[in-house]
Amino acid sequence: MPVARPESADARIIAHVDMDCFYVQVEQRRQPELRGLPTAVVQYNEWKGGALIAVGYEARNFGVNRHMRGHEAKEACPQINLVQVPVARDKADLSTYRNAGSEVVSILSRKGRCERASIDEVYLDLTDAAKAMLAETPPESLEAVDEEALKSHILGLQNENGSDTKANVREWLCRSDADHCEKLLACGALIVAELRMQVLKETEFTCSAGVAHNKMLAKLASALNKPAQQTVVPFSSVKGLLESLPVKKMKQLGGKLGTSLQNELGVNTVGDLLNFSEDKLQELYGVNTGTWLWNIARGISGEEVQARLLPKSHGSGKSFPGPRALKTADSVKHWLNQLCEELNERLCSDFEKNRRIARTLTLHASAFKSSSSDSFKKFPSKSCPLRYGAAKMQEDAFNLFQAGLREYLGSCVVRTQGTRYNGWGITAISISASKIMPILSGTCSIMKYFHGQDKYVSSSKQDEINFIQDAPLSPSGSENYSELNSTEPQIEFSAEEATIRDSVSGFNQQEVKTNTRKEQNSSCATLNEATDSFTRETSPSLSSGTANCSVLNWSKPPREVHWDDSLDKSVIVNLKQQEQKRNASKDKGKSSILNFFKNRNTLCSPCTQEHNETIQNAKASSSLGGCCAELNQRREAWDYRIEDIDPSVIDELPPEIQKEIRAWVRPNKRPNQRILMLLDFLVDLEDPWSTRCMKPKESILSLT
DNA sequence: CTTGGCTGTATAC
DNA sequence: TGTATACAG
Repeated sequence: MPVARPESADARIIAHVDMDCFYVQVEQRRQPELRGLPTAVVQYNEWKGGALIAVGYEARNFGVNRHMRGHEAKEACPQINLVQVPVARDKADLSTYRNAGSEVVSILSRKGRCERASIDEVYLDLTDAAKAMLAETPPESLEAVDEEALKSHILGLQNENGSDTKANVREWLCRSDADHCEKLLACGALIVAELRMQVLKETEFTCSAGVAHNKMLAKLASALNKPAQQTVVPFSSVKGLLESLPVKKMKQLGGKLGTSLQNELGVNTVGDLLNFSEDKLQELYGVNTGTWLWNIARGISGEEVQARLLPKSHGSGKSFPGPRALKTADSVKHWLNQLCEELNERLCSDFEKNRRIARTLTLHASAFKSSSSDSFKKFPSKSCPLRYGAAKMQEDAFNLFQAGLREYLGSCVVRTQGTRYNGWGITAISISASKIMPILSGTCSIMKYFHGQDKYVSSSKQDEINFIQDAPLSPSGSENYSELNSTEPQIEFSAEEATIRDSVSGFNQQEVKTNTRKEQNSSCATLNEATDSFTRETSPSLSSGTANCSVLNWSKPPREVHWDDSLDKSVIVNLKQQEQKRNASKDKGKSSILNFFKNRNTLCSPCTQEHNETIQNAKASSSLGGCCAELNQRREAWDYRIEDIDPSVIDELPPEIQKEIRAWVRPNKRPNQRILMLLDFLVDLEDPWSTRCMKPKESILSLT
């Protein structure tokens, strides 16, 4: 439900940029011969020519719209070009479009805070940029105004259809007697025009934009003049814009709330809402929603543009409508395997490009059961800690499914095994990865600090952006932002072979231990799973089937990982030599800090030799897959015993780092979750059975 | 049985 | 925290 927020006192300049029929443009860029021709993108679907998910403007002129099927579109426009969405693993694969969206974001984020609102939309907060422009090169001082800016639509500006529209727009943009707010809007319009031109030049995509004083109005405006145009909303025209606007057109009112306004209150336009007092609306819809409605009727919305260039979750799903419903555990497993492969791939890519890891895996499904009674029941969502590696994710996902199915079927006596009809069907499954967080941004700062004090910049606020800048890992990748804000310094990691060797050997020790424990107690795979991952419960596992082992309790006990467990001794690696080498080269000033870091490895187990095999593998796989090398470089980042930190040392660190370390050291507080997750992630990564980041032929198995 | 398919965000309890 | 639901493109 919408939440009311007070509008900030200062006028802001907000833009909403919306790509024009984005999927179609992506396909037209890939197949330039389609440019200018009526085109639509259809989802892989044999039935009636597939469902249209994007329609180009040439096709719209023939009356083709997004709710048609391929056949209908052909009827309305026989010469239409229908392009199929890419398919991978027998399901639609939108990565082409996601990556294209990232290209656009990387451009649009250059001039101010940028929020990626969907695959093809962003919000920009251009307040600072507009103020700067007004101070330095105000529009009124320009002798030539950009053509793209002159094509702006200024809401409420007279003579829009007159013969000399551009002259009017130029005058509005450059008025010296305009009030401050409107001058800032004019600057915003110039900036957005420039950004849109850059998008076109660098990506070949056109987009439309709205420029206003808040997100709500900017979003409304961007849709008013499409394609490839922009619309400005001065304060003075807000009332006129809203009063005749159908409520359903407002974001958040396209669903039940909007319907309720129409049906219960007879409110058809946003202007109609003005007839209701705030109290009345609160009484009808609750305090939050009531206030929100009262505000939006007046064009008020204090919602901030969030600095977020990357998605908060990744998901992969598929539906199985009607007769295609999945009716056996085997078929469910098959599709879960496909979905997990895709998800794992995307998570790996997210890690490589953005240095983020996801913590939670969630399974959603829709089901029906023929055995009557409570067939209305919904299939419950289930989640568990996420383990990287397709094989592990597949195992976890299937266990989640079985747990959900058991609950869904309840007391119904139906079989869940075998290949015969079981009395139930699955009509949709999806898995998603959430709680995605950057790995140790604070430690990033620390590394920055030690890798070059002169380059250190104090900037722990914008985690994500710094993070991206910290790690220009795949320069050619389209979904990273390392090129952003390139004025910021970047770290130089010196990839030391020895680091890779030693850290890998540390992992191998853990592995050996794990295997031993497994052999010792093979009667209960679940418990083994749970214990061999550092005394905490990890993977959901119902496969062993016994009552004791099938409990899905992983969410309950917080991870019982302690820094003095065998964990850090066996997993955390010995970097003494490298560290000393590094320290020797950097040991100028900073004595006490460096002493601390120099001495911190004394408890680590020595590097033994039996792991050469793994070393080879890791080298091979890191050169092939890329991820492992990354992590090995980074591993030194968490190679500390937190409780060994001498408090006096902390004072010497920059404030941001102090903050982070104090959080770790705080008594009675578990180590930073991100550290635990990173450990987790790294250990999973070293599992030779994992298919993660390795194509089959390159897998460790084939290398040994 | 389903109600367009897939992906993503936000909010409430 | 995990789960359910609504909404959007």
